[in-house]
Amino acid sequence: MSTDGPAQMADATDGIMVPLCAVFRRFLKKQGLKFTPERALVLDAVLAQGGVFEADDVDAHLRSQGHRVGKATIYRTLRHLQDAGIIAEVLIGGKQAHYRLTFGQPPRGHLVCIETGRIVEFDAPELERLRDRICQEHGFEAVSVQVVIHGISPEARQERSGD
Amino acid sequence: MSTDGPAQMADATDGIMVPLCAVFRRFLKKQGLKFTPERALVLDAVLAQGGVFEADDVDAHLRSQGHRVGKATIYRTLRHLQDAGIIAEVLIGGKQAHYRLTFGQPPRGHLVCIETGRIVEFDAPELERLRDRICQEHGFEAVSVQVVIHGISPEARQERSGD
DNA sequence: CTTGCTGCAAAAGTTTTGCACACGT
DNA sequence: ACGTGTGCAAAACTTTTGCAGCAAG
Repeated sequence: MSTDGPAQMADATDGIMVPLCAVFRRFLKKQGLKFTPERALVLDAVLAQGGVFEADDVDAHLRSQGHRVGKATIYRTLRHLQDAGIIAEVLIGGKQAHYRLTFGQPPRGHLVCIETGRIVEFDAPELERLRDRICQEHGFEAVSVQVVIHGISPEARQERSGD
Repeated sequence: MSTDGPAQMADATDGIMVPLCAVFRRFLKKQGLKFTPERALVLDAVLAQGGVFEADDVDAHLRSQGHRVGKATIYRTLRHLQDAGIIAEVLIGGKQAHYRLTFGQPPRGHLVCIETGRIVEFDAPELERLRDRICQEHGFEAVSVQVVIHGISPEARQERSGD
């Protein structure tokens, strides 16, 4: 995967895996929905992704584990995970949707290399202040904030000079 | 149009219209490309949009003026305008691309109502500092920054209570 | 048992591309 | 004249939906 996190969490995920599953079950029950094996598999695949991922990454991960879940089911489950507040869309551009695990995490910004596509996540605590200030000024009720910086990574710059 | 600007520019555009046209011509010439009537029309339509717009808005504007420019040409021209630094993509989500005029403008943030789709632009000077700090920390060369806040507008909140 | 779920294939919707012909420079 | 541009229709892609059979609660 092409994402670096500020606080590396190789398998720190294991720690929240069980609670997340519980959170998801609770959410589904509350909505009168069912907890199926496919949904569990998708959640597993999502947790296995470190950082930003897209629907296809989930599909690829599942296949690599020998599981086969229809793409429609993957899309449907990603939407539920979003509704449950477990993942959120990250707007970095491109034609496919990108997501990241957000459960219990603070807002994070993303630095994207326009040449290589590499994504670096960074913490930007000041975002919460900005969000609150702007929302107050306009009478909005905030739901999310995101910052994306597009630029050229050191590696890309290097390759560029070596053309 | 569904966009409010901080510094309202009803037709402040007139002031930069001529230079922008010149900027575009210069850009095209430098790239060995041609300045055609269709490209001029698309640029006009872009300038007529206040705030955030999408390809279809440009198409609609052109039609409303009695002009007929193929959609392929609109898309191709928008890309050139992007390359020329006249417009830039705004990542607010949804399946179609959104743009805004950026020529000579400072970075601006966007507040988007998730219920009505209304977009409010706001100035956030601190973004430049954040951008520079993060890029320096990671050795990136910055190309753009953007902040998007999703939330619920006062109007939407009102309608919601009146259900 | 009742309701929701899955997988497949078809549908949708935006953006891109191939082509034959037309037009700036 | 040469090299691009234009419009149209088809292609590409991601995401959504309809449906028939299947399964969780």
